[in-house]
Amino acid sequence: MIPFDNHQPVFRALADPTRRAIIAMLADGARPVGDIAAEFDMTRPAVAKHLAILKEGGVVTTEKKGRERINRLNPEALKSAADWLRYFDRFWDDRLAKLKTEVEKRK
Amino acid sequence: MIPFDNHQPVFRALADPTRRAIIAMLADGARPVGDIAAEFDMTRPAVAKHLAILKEGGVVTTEKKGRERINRLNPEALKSAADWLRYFDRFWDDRLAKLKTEVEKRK
DNA sequence: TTGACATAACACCAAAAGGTTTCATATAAA
DNA sequence: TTTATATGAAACCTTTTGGTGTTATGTCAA
Repeated sequence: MIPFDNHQPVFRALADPTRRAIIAMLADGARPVGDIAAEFDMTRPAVAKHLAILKEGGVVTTEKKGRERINRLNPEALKSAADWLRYFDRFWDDRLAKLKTEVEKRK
Repeated sequence: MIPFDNHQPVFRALADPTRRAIIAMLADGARPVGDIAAEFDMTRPAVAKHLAILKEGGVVTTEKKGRERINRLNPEALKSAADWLRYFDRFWDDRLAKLKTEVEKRK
């Protein structure tokens, strides 16, 4: 089965180191934007933009709470990326794949 | 354990849909650049650039064979990205567990 | 040896990404 | 009500990204 690619938003979300750091950070608990931004050497609007991209990928959800917006990790979205990668698990230790490559080489 | 991030090259490699398609393609066997490029609606130099980025991520290796360069998938590199993601599987499972307990309580 | 072929290696361009500053708005607190 | 706080949103800038076309080089084949 060929892994069909509707994963652009989540892989895009994962492509930036700041966003991966935010993901790791939110794994310890949901936090508002300003709180997250305080941990990085960049302005709050910059972090807000990263959060917007994480939301597009479904990796983060936001809940309005008073004047704050609580950002919460949604691990299910990461699972979809992990599933795409998991398709290639079979090649990590698959003799058949190696054989295929050998045959291809000989052409 | 916090997942330390030395994964930029591989996540960058995964960020583009063309590159993910190339990965899926090479899972069926190693192929030269021109051969790969023929499957896409873009020029060969463009595909060659994508391959260069895949190589930087360690996802693809190249072997010179006559006037061809055979590009081969290196699934181990994908494993490192999958491992980073797998760290968060735990939270997905935890949430499921919590939900289950909630449902149990309500019975 | 000459010509065709597979690829690398530019130089170049438009659009997207990642950042900034500034301003507006909603809520909390005095 | 007035003031401070948390955020969103817009305008703007620079670098990176993803593409192009062109040229150069090494290898196979007639």
